[in-house]
Amino acid sequence: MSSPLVQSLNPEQARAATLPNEHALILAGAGSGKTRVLTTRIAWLLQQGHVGAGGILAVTFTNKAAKEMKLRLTSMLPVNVNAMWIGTFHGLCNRFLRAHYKLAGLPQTFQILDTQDQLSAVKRLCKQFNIDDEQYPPKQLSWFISNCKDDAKRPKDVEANDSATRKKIELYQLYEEQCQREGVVDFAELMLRSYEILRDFDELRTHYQRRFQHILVDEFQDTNKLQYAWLKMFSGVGSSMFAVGDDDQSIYAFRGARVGNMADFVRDFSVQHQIKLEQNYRSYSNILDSANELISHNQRRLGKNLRTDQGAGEPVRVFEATGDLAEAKWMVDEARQLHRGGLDLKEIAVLYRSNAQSRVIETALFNAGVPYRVYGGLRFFERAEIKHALAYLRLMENPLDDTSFMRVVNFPPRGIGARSIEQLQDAAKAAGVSLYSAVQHITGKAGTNIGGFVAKIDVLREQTVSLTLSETIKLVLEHSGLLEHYRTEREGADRVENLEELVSAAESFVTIEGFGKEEQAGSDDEVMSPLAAFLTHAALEAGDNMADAGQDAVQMMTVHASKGLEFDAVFITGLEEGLFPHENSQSDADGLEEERRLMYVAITRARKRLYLTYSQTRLLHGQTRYGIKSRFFDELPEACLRWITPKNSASTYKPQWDWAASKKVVEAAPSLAPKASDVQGLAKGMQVFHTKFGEGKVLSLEGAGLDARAQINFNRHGTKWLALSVAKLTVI
DNA sequence: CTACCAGTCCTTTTT
DNA sequence: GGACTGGTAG
Repeated sequence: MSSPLVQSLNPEQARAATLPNEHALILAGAGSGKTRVLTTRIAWLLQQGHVGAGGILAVTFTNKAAKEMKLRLTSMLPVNVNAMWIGTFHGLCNRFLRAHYKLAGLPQTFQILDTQDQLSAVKRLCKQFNIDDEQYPPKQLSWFISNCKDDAKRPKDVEANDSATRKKIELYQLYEEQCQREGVVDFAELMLRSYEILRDFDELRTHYQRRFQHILVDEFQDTNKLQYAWLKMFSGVGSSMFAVGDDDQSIYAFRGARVGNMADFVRDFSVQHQIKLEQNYRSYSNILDSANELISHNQRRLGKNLRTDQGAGEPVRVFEATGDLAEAKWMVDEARQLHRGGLDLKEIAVLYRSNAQSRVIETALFNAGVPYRVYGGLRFFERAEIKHALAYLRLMENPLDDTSFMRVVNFPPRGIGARSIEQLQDAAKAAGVSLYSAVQHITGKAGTNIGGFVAKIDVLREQTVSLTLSETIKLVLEHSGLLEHYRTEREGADRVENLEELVSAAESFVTIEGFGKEEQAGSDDEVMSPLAAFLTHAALEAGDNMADAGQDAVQMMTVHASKGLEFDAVFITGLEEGLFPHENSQSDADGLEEERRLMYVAITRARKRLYLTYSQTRLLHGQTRYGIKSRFFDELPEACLRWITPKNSASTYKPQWDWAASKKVVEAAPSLAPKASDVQGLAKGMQVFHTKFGEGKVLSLEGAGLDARAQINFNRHGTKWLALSVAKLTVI
């Protein structure tokens, strides 16, 4: 119990981290040290010998959270994180399916469809079966299919009460057949297929249940029905499930998350231990009291009240603007004052309910010359040019992949139009083969054009057979004509740069990550090709979604995107009825409660200073709308607020905070690892330069000699582990 | 076959 | 306001 690991935890946290081997539900409020408890729990279990690394299954929702967990674990214990199953639901399902691809009825190198790919697959299907897309919009169908799967329902399990639903189910069935034929799976399929194998093969299930003695789940409130069922499959007689979550931060009901899983878990597993983490280490009490008061207006809660020792702090500032531009300008002025007062711009966040609001704010920041960074939008592997390049690669790997075929058969344009494609599709349908192989049934001009394309893919496959991954990609970029196409395009410079970046990404994937050990299935089967592994990696980890990391810049994002983050100063903008709470959510009580939780999440992002702003008028959908201030203002404690009128606002008061003096003290994680402080001339904290990744900072070091590795946070490329025997690093 | 223009529809999003 | 789709002209 009195392990040094838990010494720095408060009593609640320590109790949670050192619970006996039984099921437990940890209600972890915002800023209560949730990740810390989760990782300390794992470290403690390992250290006390309750379980070996192989007996740990830890699940998160995002790659970021999984990485963070591994990172913290390595800093606590000298442990091989790869022996544990730590990852996202989807990442682990992929690992599982690669290991059991035969049972799953999949080709070993099955490829993964992201949301975009899924939609185009559905569109193609609809076209093929002449579906009226007025009556059955592909987006809706795609959504319907995913929802069914998230509910663990195959076409035969879906209830059909009307003809429209029957039609949708039929299309769902056809979609499944199409995916199976093409050897691809969508995100939901990864989960559902894994679940079904576990459910249907008793021996396999028993094997995993014996293996995983400790199952730990992060953000449990965000799990959907299927994910919960999946977790149950892994839980056997000897296993303990440790679920961490916060019902007040459940903001993903719209995509199938069931907060009810928390209550179900307590009932289904007869959970004896429920621990509330209510001590908040993030915010001052004016901020926290506001959050508490607001969320108390929700009816359906498990009940929790955050407290802090940090004192009242400053009041929450409320600003009413006359128009959206004025609101943004005031915000910018305020942010600049904070910055002049010593606060880093990256410690300032501007939050909004919907993406459409970001434009005005961006304009204001841009005009004022304040650097900013917008989260959200297209990520690296989702960019069109990258998807095009990947489509070539996927097609080389798997010619059955009609989605990829369609994406690039005429890109760059090579004179293959709708007519030729139609001919090809008909031929493919008639012969019951893929588009790729149907080309031999096509004659005439269309036949020669498409034949040329197919031949090109075949040549590429042969040419690259003995090349490394990055050489392969380089060659494909050239010979596909993609690079050439973007080089001649007026606005193509960025795209060319991204394509070159893809080569670097492949290089670091192979040499540094040892091409994704995690994605490598198991020991018993053949090893995947680096290309196949890279394509999987690209699908499961879409990459960074913010432009220009590293620069000190104001952080702009939706409230959803802000979950899990924290900032010294936070602006919550557009607090008007219809916007926040959003009009589409106001009609039903559940929707409104979710909006309130969303507001709760937004408020609890702030450490020291919180601004709430709204505007009398706003340009929305090209029209001026007159807004009423959000009902949430009536649900906040008046004593914590300070109303600022437009007149005496920005000019009359100065920031009272001494930002420089109150720099956050970074608490060191308790470490049992030997202090690897000086490996090959490197030390923690050093600034280094890498020929490919540019400048970065050494976060940690491990190993020695040829095995020595350094973890480096690069300004432009994020955190990476580099093998020092390979990497070209210079200390700067 | 491609390029351009008009009409439509607007939450939130990770994998 | 703007992204995306569908139709039509070249």
